[in-house]
Amino acid sequence: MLSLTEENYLKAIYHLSEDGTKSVLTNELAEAMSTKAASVTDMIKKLSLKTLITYEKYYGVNVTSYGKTEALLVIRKHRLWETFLVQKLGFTWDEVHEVAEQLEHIHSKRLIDKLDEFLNFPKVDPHGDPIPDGKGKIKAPPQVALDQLKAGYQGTIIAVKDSDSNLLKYLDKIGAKPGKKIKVTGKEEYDESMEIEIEDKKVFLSKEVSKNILVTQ
Amino acid sequence: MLSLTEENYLKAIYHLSEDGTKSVLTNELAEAMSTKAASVTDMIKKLSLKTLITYEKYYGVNVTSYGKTEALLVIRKHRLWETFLVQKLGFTWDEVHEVAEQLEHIHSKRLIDKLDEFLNFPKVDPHGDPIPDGKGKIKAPPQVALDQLKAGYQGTIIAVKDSDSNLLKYLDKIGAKPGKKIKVTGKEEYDESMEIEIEDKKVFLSKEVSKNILVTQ
DNA sequence: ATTATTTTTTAGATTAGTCTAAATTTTATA
DNA sequence: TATAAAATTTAGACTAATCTAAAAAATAAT
Repeated sequence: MLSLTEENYLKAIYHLSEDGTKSVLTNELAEAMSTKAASVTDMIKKLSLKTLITYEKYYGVNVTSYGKTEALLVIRKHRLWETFLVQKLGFTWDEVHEVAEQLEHIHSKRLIDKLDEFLNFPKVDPHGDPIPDGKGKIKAPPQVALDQLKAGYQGTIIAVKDSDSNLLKYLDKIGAKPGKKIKVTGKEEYDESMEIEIEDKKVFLSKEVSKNILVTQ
Repeated sequence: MLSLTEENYLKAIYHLSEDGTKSVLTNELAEAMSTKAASVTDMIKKLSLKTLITYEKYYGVNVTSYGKTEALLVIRKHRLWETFLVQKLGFTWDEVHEVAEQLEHIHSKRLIDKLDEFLNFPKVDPHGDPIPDGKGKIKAPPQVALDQLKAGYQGTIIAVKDSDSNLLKYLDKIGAKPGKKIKVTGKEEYDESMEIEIEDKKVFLSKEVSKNILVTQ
């Protein structure tokens, strides 16, 4: 069984590797985990030994398919708990992250299965992110970050990348929730800011914000 | 903030001291925590320094009123989570203990307040034990262990002491749940076993079992 | 009231996870 | 392509929680 710390490292590696599609460098991981490179090197060795990742000295880390499954099972728990907190306990979507970070480490398959059932087998969490199944499999709908698109694009918000509370509060204010229709009405080449239309309201978005909004392709 | 281990020791001390009314010896605590006396001595020093307990070398440990409050706040979380698992997720009362042992260490006042509200501010958990309030205060109804009583006694089951899964399954089978009326119809002096009546059924109980059933006085 | 037994504490070691500082390797630059 | 800069790893040390073995104190027994 993985320790709490191992689970957190593995999850971070999975996310930084963009769902296991690219390798992750020591310093990136140190940054993400708010720790030092030396500590990361140590943990990388441990996770390697457990065959959750592969590791070539000085060249970074890749998740194995076993590691991917384990990471997705933690992510499944995280997203189910977030859904519970919002739907059943009345949390707002910007409040749930920290608590879910703790709850995701509770070890009990039965608990998670029961929770899934209690929530009526939700497909996505409150941020629109897909919830992996009990075997650590995920079906991701085709999606792009909003900042990749040009003026004229129309589509629907699928999810929000960052879980920063201030970003989420801001998105709440402008009405940018998963499921909402969106149109790019203008884009400034210089700073890549854009003007969008959402529920007939015009809003300006910096690239900082638009890169965190995932939309249909 | 207390570590998970500190919380577990404190809770064990609180229970062994019978809610803070008597002192606890090193070996008792080692037994309860499934650890060695030497480890207990170390932890006792830590908890002493944090003024959660007082400690006189070779003579045992007493909880301070601060320690009592902290212990009761952990117990509050444990009992609220047990209630959630049974009432909302459909666990049986013999399945909840281990999972609640993990959930009780989640740190979030907001979470516990919301959970309390979601469960409609329950007064007792599925075993009949009272749930402390958000300030770590508890109102215990007057109660005795069943083995203390003699033939002729009549009353109501309030709670069950042990959380052992086999005991709970057995009690389930004979219908001994909190709230049920009970009558002692006979008692054997030699081994202190007794015959009781519960829902018009006669059942034999060894002292082993009867000492774990708490009833009205 | 000594001696034996039990309980508790101390001393020293171990593991997981972290750190700083130094050494090594890779990458960038002149 | 030699050298400077940046990234990474190694070495050694620290803390929390644990352990075993030995020492010390309290209790029980002769």
